[in-house]
Amino acid sequence: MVTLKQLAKELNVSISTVSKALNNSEEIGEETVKRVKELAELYNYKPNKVALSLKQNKTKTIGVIIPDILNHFLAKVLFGIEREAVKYGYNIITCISNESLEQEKESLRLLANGSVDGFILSIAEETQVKNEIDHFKKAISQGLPIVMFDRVAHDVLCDKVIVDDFDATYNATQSLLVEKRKNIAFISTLDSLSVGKLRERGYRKAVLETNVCEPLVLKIKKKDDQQKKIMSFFKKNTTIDGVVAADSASGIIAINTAVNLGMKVPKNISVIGFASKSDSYHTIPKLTTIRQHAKEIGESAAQLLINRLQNKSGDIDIKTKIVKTTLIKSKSTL
Amino acid sequence: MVTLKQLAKELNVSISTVSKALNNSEEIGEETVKRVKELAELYNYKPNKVALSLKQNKTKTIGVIIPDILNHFLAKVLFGIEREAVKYGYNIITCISNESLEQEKESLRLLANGSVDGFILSIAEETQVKNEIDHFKKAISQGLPIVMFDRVAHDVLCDKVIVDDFDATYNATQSLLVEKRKNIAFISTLDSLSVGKLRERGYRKAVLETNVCEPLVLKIKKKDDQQKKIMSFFKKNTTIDGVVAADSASGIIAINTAVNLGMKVPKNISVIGFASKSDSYHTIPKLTTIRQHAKEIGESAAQLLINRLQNKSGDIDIKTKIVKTTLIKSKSTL
DNA sequence: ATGAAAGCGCTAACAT
DNA sequence: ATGTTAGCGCTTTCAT
Repeated sequence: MVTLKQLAKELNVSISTVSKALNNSEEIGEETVKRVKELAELYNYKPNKVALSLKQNKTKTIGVIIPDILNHFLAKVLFGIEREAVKYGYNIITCISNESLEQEKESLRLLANGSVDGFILSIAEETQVKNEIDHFKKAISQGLPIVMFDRVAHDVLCDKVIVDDFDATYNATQSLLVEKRKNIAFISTLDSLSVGKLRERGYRKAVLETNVCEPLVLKIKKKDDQQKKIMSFFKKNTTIDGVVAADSASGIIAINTAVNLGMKVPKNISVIGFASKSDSYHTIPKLTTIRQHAKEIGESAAQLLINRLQNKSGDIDIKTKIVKTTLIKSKSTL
Repeated sequence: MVTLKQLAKELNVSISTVSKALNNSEEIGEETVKRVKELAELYNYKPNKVALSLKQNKTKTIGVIIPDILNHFLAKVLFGIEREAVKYGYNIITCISNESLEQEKESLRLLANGSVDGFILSIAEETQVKNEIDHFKKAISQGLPIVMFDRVAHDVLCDKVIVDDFDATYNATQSLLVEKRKNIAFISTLDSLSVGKLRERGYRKAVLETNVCEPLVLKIKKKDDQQKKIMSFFKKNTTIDGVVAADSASGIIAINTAVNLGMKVPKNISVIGFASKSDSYHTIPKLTTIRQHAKEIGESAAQLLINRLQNKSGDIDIKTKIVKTTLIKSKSTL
């Protein structure tokens, strides 16, 4: 990479002249500006990012820590963050915690050395289970703002972007009740997460408000064979006529299993799942889905952080943004 | 963040003494080292990454440019890259080209200002279609090594990690021929990509080597409704008894469509698709898949780049690593 | 209109 | 054993 120094030498002027010329300072003579810019162009000069960061004490880089990059929802949020960040000239450094508290801590620690101006993150499963939050507080106290999304720690004072998980399953369940479904089951792989608990509660509330329908919940663990679990669940509970799935795979597998067992979807059984558009194509009939607007969540998170970073006074109020889910009716419900 | 300067002041010693003490230099007295380390610990001192980067003229950061973060395969490669990079103390800055040449160029341009030590990337679709490679060559000539994976430009001299796409579909098709399938179709959404072309050729070769089976190819465009296309393809070609799908969604949809049309899988029709383990659970019966070992591809790419970055002499030979696919037999084939 | 110098945080060669 | 200095690339204040 060419430096100001090299340009200055070649042009027989001082470094500061070159710098000023390139920054369109009024101080520098027209002719000089022209010469400088031409040579800079020729050599494809670009100001060294690292030097600028050091000088200005900010990196224009955001640290993003996500639990699992293979989770479609989280990947899509990351996409939204990236899109929004780029707009404002920010880069993102991505770290994957792998749902591990230790790795989450380590990522936070490693980036809290001037590598980034702030963090956007979703909390690892282990962290939520153990309810540890000191590492977040520490980062914030060091002047590195955090924006949490989806899986958040309410005891940490920072901006947050969350989904109306409770309402989402409450409404989804109600829409099945409207279809006169009498035996609506709830299937979830997310029992250990805050969002999973909220989704179950939304379902339970809707069911318990009626007196025609009892809660029926299937919880699937990471290590279980999801297909087998759902298959035997269906075989044991033959009267199920509705399913609300808390994750995308469960909804898809539920439809395929129902079809496989000779049930008609949605004639005999309706299924609603949390899923993206592309996933909803994985079944015939197509899955009715609760869309979380993942990209928008990412964009909002980025906006909140950038806003805070660029706010000189630094004392803007803490915000929690709720991104409402949408129930997209497709062919797996009436 | 605390700096050496602040520590030095508080301890009434010079900055370099503090620096040396913290770096366990032999020069500094035992007692002093102890005092310095204690204060550093107390204040949670961490060397400023930006200053180190400037000083050492390397950032220990890798720029990763991927076309689509929502593509499961690419996300998994990214995962592999991240895992390997972290091991060697590297961070990754992720940029998403969105399959756009312009965005790919821009990402390369923006990071080629000292932000990263090198690149790992997979080429955007538009770039492959237009066959532009100047931006890659430019980066390399500026001293920023590139490692390409999956979608590569053979005319660019750099390390590469690729999949044996041709062999993968050749072998998959052959395994269907061994099952005595007589009408094997090939379904692809990847026609514009180098990998898509290779996969089709592998299929064609296997089919043309027999005289019992004619090539039958369905190409699906981005804007098409994949489900409808496959449905009408099956309805038009009722004798199909085998499918090789070049992408993960097509394989899944093919099974569901076949089942929906009353065919027995794998009794009447066998299906093989490129897919990950988690995707293969989206069908009943489970999909027989060609695994690309995405994580391993990412790890290899990271290794190649880091190797090159840490190789002082800088003149190691260019390597192309081929990661062999594996055909994982499941329940959608005999 | 141009240049010199300081300083961002750090390391390391070179004094003392 | 400790300190001084220079320098990484850049911006900016303060001379000239």
